[in-house]
Parts: sequence; C-alpha cells; structure tokens
Amino acid sequence: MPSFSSPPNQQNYYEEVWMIVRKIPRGKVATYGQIAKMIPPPNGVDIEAYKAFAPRWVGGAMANCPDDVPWQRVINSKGEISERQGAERQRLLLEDEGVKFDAKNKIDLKIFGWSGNDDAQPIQSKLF
DNA sequence: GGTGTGACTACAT
DNA sequence: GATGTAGCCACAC
Repeated sequence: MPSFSSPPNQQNYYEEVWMIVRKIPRGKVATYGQIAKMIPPPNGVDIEAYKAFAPRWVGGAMANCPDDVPWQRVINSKGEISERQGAERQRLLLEDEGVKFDAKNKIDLKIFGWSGNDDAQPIQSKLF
C-alpha cells in the first residue's frame, strides 16, 4: 500500500480520523476537508501545510482504515465518490444506508452532508 | 538525494 | 459547471 505516512504521529492522526469517521451517523456523509478541519494538525506541522495536505492525509487514513470504519461515508468535496478499487461497493453501501445519488452519481451534501454533530438533531433545546 | 505520486481542496479562467 | 493550476507532506524507487 502506498501509505504516505507511517510515523507514530501520523498513525495517531489516522486514529483520530477513524474516530471521527466512526462518529458519522448512518445515512450521512462527510468530506475529506470537513474531517480534516475537525482534527488539529499534529505537533510540528505548519497550519498552512496542514490545511493544504490534510485532505490527503485523511485519504491516507481511509486507505489504511480498519474494517470497522465506515470509510464509505467519506467522500470528496464535490459530493462524489473518489474512483478507486471498491468505489462500486462504496456506492452500494451508501445506498443501503439510505443515501441517494442523483443522475450524476453525486450526493447532495445539503441533505446528506454531516454537520459534525450527530447528537444534535433538534436545533432547539440543545446547548445554547 | 532528486523525482514521482497519492481515496484532495480552493481559486482562477 | 468543467478544466487548469497551485498548494507542498511523506514515502518508495
């Protein structure tokens, strides 16, 4: 596997990515950039560099994710599945979860996009 | 130690 | 909206 990251720090970063991905509720999807923004850059990494490459690190995390991580819920910023081996299975898994694809095989992030707070469905009577 | 590359994104044209 | 380009990390060869 390519694995453009192996150091302990990066492995730890991977675990953070997986933790967030596991938090994505069924029927919702998140983008690489969205996940990247939820995770602070590792120590020693410039924020600018992180901002530019974090999405790829998330992609690397997905490439090495355990089987219990719903990697299929992680897509690119366009709301489409990044083509690769297994992309077909990814679409099937998402459809099985209730995620709908449009004519262009794209997902409407306005509907299925994950805000990052799965336990805050009621906008009322929550914190604040 | 230079070069290519990877499940990306944002901005410009 | 579809292309093209910049951004700039870590790894394999």
